[in-house]
Amino acid sequence: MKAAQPRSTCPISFMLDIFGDRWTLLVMRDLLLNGKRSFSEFLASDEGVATNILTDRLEMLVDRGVIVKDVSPDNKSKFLYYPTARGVDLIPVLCEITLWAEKYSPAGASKAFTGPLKKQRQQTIAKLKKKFG
Amino acid sequence: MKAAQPRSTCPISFMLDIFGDRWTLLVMRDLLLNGKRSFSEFLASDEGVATNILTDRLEMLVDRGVIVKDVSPDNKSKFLYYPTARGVDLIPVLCEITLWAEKYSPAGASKAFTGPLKKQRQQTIAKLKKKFG
DNA sequence: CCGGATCCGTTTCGATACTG
DNA sequence: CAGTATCGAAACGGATCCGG
Repeated sequence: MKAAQPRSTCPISFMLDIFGDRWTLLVMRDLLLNGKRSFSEFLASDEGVATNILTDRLEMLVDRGVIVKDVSPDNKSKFLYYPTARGVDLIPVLCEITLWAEKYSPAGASKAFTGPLKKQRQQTIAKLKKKFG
Repeated sequence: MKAAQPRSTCPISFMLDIFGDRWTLLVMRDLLLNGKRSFSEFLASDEGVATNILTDRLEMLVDRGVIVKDVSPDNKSKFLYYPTARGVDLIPVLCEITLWAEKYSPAGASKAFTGPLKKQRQQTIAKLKKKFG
């Protein structure tokens, strides 16, 4: 399957591919907030993405310059994905989404993460970003 | 058409209905940042949503308690949509998304909006929220 | 006019099974 | 481990119709 193409010519179509798609959003969450790196790690998330969908979204994100794909240093048939600078810049967005979800989701969210974020927003985001420096 | 149901049982499925759907996100952008209120205004956006899709998403957002639907004071056969408290709380998220889009989208974004936002983030968000107080 | 509802052809998604 | 192939299900868009 080919990577999804933008479905609109408006200036923000670029953005809708990421924030207007469930699976893309989950991949970025796992990559940026949960420290996941490999295909199998993304696949293991509770939301249960299908393999072809995951392949498609990763390809699209590479295409958009949001992540890069590298061969694992210790296993030649394993790939690792890393955020680019524009990928790292999504961290504040994901943090805001998480805070909103924690506030209103009936099931709540991980207080271990949102606790520090609420108290020291800028510092917590900076710390997250630093991981990818 | 019935309103879309959550496609996952994870605690954040609630959030994915909004940030994981292209049309929902566009409706909230128009409602919160562009001051749109009515069906026909949402329909007129550049992205070109179909009437049945718009109906479905508005219904879903009402269902989730993110917006409310009211009869227009000056036209009994016209409806207006307003954000609830949890809808207003999406403003920071949309602002972050917009800032990111402006930074990286090839076509850029409206400087009139992102200019003040970059310089005085909290104040600009507070001002936007105040509109719905 | 406004806000939908409904039908329908087409596209896209996504779960599963299978493969390099 | 990291994907492809297949195929049924769902979403989409467009047009059209309807009630107020």
